[in-house]
Amino acid sequence: MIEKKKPTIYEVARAAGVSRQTVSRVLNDRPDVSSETRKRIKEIIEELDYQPSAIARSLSLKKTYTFGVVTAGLKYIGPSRTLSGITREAEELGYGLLLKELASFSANNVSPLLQWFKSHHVDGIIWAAPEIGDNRNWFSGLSTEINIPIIFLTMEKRKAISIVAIDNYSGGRMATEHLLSLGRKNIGHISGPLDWWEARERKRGWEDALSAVDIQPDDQMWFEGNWSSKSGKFAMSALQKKFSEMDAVFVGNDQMALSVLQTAWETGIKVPDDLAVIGFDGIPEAEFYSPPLSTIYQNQDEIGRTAVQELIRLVDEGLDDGQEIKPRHITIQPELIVRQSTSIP
Amino acid sequence: MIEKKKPTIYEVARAAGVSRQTVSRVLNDRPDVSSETRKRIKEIIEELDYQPSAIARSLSLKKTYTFGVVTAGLKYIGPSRTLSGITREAEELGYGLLLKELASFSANNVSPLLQWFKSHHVDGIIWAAPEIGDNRNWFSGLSTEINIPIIFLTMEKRKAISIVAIDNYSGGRMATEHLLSLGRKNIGHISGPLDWWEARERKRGWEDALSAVDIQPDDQMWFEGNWSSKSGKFAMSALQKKFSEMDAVFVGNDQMALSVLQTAWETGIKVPDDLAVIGFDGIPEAEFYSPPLSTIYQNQDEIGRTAVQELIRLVDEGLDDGQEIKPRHITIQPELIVRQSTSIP
DNA sequence: TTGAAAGCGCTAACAA
DNA sequence: TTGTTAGCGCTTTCAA
Repeated sequence: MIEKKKPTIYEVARAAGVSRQTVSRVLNDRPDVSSETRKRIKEIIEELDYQPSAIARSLSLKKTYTFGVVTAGLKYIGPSRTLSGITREAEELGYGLLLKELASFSANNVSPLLQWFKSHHVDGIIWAAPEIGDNRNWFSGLSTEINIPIIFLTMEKRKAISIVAIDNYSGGRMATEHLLSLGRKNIGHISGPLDWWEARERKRGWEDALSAVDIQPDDQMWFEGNWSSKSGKFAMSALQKKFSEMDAVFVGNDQMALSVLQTAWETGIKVPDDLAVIGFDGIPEAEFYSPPLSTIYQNQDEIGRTAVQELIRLVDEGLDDGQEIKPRHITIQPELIVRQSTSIP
Repeated sequence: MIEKKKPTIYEVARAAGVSRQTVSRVLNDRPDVSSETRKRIKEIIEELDYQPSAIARSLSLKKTYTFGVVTAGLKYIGPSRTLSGITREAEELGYGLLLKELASFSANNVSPLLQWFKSHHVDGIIWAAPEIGDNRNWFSGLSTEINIPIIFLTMEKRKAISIVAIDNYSGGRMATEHLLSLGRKNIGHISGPLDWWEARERKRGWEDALSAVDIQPDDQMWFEGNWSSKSGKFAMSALQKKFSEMDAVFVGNDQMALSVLQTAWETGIKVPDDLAVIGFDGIPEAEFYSPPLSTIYQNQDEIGRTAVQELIRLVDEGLDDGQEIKPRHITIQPELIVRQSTSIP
């Protein structure tokens, strides 16, 4: 292999018969270069196929134009939709992305991860892994100590922390109120794993919607799943046993709703006549379930994009070292999508 | 905000009363440091919460321990499963990942992307975007010129290029042969978009399996989709019209198969009695379709992991500058999963 | 408008 | 075993 060595700024300078700073000025579009010299240098750059080294520049600039992204459960649908929003927006706004995936959802010792990002001088961090159990304890101390702007996705509000989140609570309420509007009285719920904040919020929405019309949500009316279709299957049959009057069910996500429909199909339960079903997430496939599934759509792509924008704001504010950076909580509303699983034609 | 400046190697050295070099030796676990000094330095490092700068180190080492990853269509299921494999393996093997998502699947001008990776001195590149149309033309010239090891996922074999791919052709054959083994004679196909190499391969598998038993696959027996459930819906009804004898269908992916099942459900076609259906991909949800879907499982996670391993091999080989790096083609076999949609209980 | 000098934080090569 | 010197490729003073 021919060792075609990369030219450096020095080679360019020499070829153009100028100093390195002059080349540097051209690279950074500074005004103080005569247009002749500028032109000549540009030609040489072209000719040599010169690429400035981002690494060297970062070292001297102390800015990398790179964000660290922490994700988890990429093999599931949700997280990667968010990631997609992040990559798109970062690209448009001129930032690169260093990606790390948590080994498990509830990975607890994030300190090495943060250190890694720190040693790579990322300008900011996007924490796109879900909030589970106490896997957020760390930041109480660390996040200020780490001294890098950081934005969290979809977590419970805490002051001093910037957050972009879907309003899961109101999504849960919307779903349940929609079922109520159908005239159903016995509305069950299959929740996600309750150590997830999102799952708790959706469930709380269900509870409050029922309480609001004087129905007492009690323990025989719901069952806990783990987001997977498999768990939905199990939850559904458990629920059928302990809550046999159930005539509608709000399922914590679309994947679990899929297997609820399968169970109905296998056991001859008519949807929506005998049982109205609504999911959560709004994955594209839900429209093609049998029957088409009503659901609460959450725009994960927008979450990702907003997170990038907010982070850039944080970074830029941090630069005018004058004032404190003020954290923001941004909430995005989900939308109800009505399909055949909750509407009698 | 208190400007807690990051300590550098110099601060550590001074605090320990040694030279920077000695600290560097400790950092890199070199043997030539007395155990006393080593211990003292380690304590200081701890005390100061010193983190070596990966950037500075990269600059001097000319190695970043970072790979560039190019993906596309992250919001779909497949690509992110592969990405997950990549992140996991890279983490375990001590590499960081710079992620870029192509704006569109068939994005054609990849040159800026490659330049960007180059300027960031990535040690290698994983091209995890699908091969579509002529979106691979570029590398014929560039890939050697770019002078960075690069490995491609799921693309047609070409010499001088390292590739890790699922055997889509044989997957297509397996699916079709399975339908034949059921005694079906009129086997249709809903393909993916035929500018995708993967879609063509699967279709070719279907054709060859039919030809092998003297059935002539002709144009009325298949229809082209675009991977989405929506397109599957359309393709199915088109196929029903032009191929009314169809008693089995091999669908190019599980998403499209989902809507094929929906159509059957809506129109009273019994699956598998009237129509046997098999998909491709093996997404976890397929088991919970109505009825459970037979499919060809491709282990995308393994693709990702293998790619990382291979790339590291390429990088390491490139280091012993002596010999040419020999590209490898690694093929992973998919597996048949039989469920109710092709088996009469 | 241009250049010289110094430095970003680290490591390799050599000397002591 | 340790320190000195030089340099990775770039940018920022400051002078000319």
